[in-house]
Amino acid sequence: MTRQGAPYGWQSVREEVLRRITGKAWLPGDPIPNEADLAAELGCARSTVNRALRSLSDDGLLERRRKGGTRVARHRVGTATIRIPLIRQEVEERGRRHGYRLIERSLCPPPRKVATTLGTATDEPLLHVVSLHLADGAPYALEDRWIVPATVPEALDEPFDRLGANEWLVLHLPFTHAESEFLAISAAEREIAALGGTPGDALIVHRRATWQGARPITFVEMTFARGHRISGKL
Amino acid sequence: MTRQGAPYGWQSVREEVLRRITGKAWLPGDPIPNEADLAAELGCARSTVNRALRSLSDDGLLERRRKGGTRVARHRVGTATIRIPLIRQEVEERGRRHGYRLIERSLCPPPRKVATTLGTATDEPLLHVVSLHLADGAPYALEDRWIVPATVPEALDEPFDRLGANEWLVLHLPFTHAESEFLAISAAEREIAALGGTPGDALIVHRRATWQGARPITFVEMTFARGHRISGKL
DNA sequence: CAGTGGTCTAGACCACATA
DNA sequence: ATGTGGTCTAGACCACTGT
Repeated sequence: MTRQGAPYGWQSVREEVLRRITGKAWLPGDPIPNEADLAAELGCARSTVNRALRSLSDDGLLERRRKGGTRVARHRVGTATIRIPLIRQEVEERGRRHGYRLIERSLCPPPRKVATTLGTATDEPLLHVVSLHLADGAPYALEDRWIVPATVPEALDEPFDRLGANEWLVLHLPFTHAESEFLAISAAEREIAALGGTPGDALIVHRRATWQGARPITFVEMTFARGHRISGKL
Repeated sequence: MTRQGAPYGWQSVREEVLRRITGKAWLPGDPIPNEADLAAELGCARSTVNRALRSLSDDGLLERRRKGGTRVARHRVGTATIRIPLIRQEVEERGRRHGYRLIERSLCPPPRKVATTLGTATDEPLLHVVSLHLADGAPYALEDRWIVPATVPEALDEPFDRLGANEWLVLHLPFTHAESEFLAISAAEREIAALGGTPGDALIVHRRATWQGARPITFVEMTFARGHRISGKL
């Protein structure tokens, strides 16, 4: 009645529910049986069903409400999950050799946009580190980073001439929360000087700010060389 | 011993562990106590601790291995989670009025790139629907979509002249898996004709393919008007 | 109010990777 | 061989919310 010779466990409950959705036994908007009934039908404990349904709910395929019960999601709101690895990892995963070059390192007040995003005072000096990442010797991405010394005082002692700020931060200070933004820009002098290419090239940019608890760590803008694509799943 | 007046439950265990990480009691790479010990220390069941640690592990803050135990992640690999709402929702959430205009609807074999991504035969005709989304009457995004009739035969009967393919699909066929890709392009004739702007404008593009189980549903390329930003969290 | 999901518990067995 | 996380169970209480 349940499944053929499938492995037991919450995963198989998940698969069974998925099968009923894709098989159109349960349509978008339809209520599905409650946990207790499903558990009885499938011959397992309610907590096992709960685990499976919670998993599907996390993935946006089910909508659950106390007392209201569980329904097949009407509007499957997609979420693209994009890995943000270290640039070095990313380059090496593509089978290329990673290079790094420090362009600038200074302590100065950031543009207002950076300060407001991080929530620091506009006149508080931040550590500004600009660097270039290479793949097989060719420009790969321009990293423009602001680090908050109040949160990461040790950064002031780092030269960042060999080890990128990218990696140094990740080794020293795990973040708990981040905000990301992707946009396209037209290459101007600054980008061409670092990345090559010609004026007007369309480049994809990834801006990110990270926090540890309530304390801002860093704001970074990665500008990738022409033709770069950022991919994600689910 | 545990927490002040904090609410009990796995969330508070999660917070306590987070506190020890951010408070540098546990450094990146450090092993943390096993579930049984933590449960004893915090005065709760092991499964509660398990729930909390699994949550932190899902978020990439902990690394867990059977027998190896649990450690604070050395390289916090970030993942940006980007909501992909319906365009209409997205526009209305920004407090603007959504408009829709069908540009083209035909049945023909897709470019090879589309067929290989979806895994359909290169000579299998797909439903091609091109449309424009407006916000307060101004061009917002150009939608270029290929729908697989073998999976969604009902789509052949839809005119898509009032209701966007975007919404129609989501109402009729929940997907189980998707792949996304973001890139930047330089506006050419086609984009300018639909979105306005001037040649060479940098535009951000979102390509997405979705499946239901093993069956391909659709491939879509959304090209956003100049200045658009796509944002995500965590 | 009553029914649903959300969670906790105590105990158990197992898969797995490491020592 | 052994300790760890992964999971299942049966039962219980609670929080929320629709009726």
